[in-house]
Amino acid sequence: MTGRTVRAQQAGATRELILTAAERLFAERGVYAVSNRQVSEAAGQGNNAAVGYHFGTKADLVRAIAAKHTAQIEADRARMLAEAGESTDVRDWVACLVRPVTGHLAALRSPTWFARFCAQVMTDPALYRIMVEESLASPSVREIRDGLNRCLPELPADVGAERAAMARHLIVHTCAERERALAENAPTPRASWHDAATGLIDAIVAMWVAPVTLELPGERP
Amino acid sequence: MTGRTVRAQQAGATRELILTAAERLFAERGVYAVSNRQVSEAAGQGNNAAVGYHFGTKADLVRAIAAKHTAQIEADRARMLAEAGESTDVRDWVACLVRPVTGHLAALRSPTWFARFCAQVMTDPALYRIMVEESLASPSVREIRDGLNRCLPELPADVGAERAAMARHLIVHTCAERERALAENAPTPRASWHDAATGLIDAIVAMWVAPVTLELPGERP
DNA sequence: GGCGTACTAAGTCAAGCGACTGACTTAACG
DNA sequence: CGTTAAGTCAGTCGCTTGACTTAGTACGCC
Repeated sequence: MTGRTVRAQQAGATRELILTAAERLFAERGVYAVSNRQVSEAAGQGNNAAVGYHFGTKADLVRAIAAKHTAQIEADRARMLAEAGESTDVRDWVACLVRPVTGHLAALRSPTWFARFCAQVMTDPALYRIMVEESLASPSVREIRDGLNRCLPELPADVGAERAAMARHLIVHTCAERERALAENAPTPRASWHDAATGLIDAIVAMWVAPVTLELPGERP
Repeated sequence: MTGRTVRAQQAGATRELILTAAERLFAERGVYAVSNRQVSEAAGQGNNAAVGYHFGTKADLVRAIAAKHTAQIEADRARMLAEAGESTDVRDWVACLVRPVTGHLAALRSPTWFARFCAQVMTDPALYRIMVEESLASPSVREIRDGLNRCLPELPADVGAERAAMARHLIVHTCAERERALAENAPTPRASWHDAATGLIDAIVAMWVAPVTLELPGERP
């Protein structure tokens, strides 16, 4: 499996061209507001069915875009997780959740589109399952959940699940908002992705260790 | 302005029919995956252009749906805000942010669709501006921001803005996720909207009062 | 060196879209 | 009572969509 053939290289290049064109258009105009034709055109393909040929349906294309990025993020996270080891500091685990994402966005050449793409896919009733399969079911995220549970053994399991979901929402949509602001040359609360991650980690750590107000049964208004 | 004319009542009823049908379809299938024709049909209108007649474009329809709900939420919030008065407890202000939303969702007859609808609109590049105009620019939200700033005078303005956005993301998407789980008969971390609000408030209060890690300039990796 | 295969190009197709039109019904008003 | 206009209905228009078909091209393999 060296450089394969010239053939496969060209095909792979076309695939990549479609992937990046789709990512940009999806982020800027919305996944469902962009047709496969427009993607093919933007990727410089004469054939209006290029997307169909290389990927299949639009859902498959979305999955491919997600997979491309999450693979890199996962690798980063695994490396960071190995360093963290068996920490008992909540902040270390939360950092493993946040920093690989912001680091990936920082590494991509600005402007980026992936965060906005993710935010859209995560909220779409037809597509969010794809994102869940593609990224959330990763072993490293489970490992982080376990690490956090070890840090906070007295936290009820339900509240833990609730806060994990909150952390996910926070990361995805805060990054998307920052990315959008960058794309529009609007001011951002933080100067860099690194600083934005610090702000996210501050918030998520506090959220995770927050005291749990117990519900008195039968006080429903 | 009593009952107006019979004519206007019928027209208003049709409008309402379209509004609720659209809200349901948008939440379940996605705003852009549903055509105006399908909305008209679902609303029991023979004319495929009923939406166009009563509302105009799809964006106008989205705005009307948002306005219908935010009006009620705003009224609730204003009432709650009057009670809170000049509190110096962060929790009181956060409650004013959260409880009117969850209360509104609880008051609607289950199943509800508004939370999922909001989450989609807020993440769509073409529609989120509508939602911002329609709800975020409300005077009561500004008032809450001011109240929180008075509680936390030493919090940098940038971080305050950042955390306000985070609170918004948390409320919208946590409610949407709970609503989706309810619609699918999936388990939810909390038994009721009231309890879910308590969990949200716990998290948002902690996030807002979290210590701010100061950024050392030039430590970018 | 020629054949087969993987890829791209170009064009076609029915279906569905938003927008528009004109006819019909009926409340509203002088 | 007769006119007016708001609201509904049924149908048409041009256009775009995803899916499909066919033709062309050039690499890889033997």
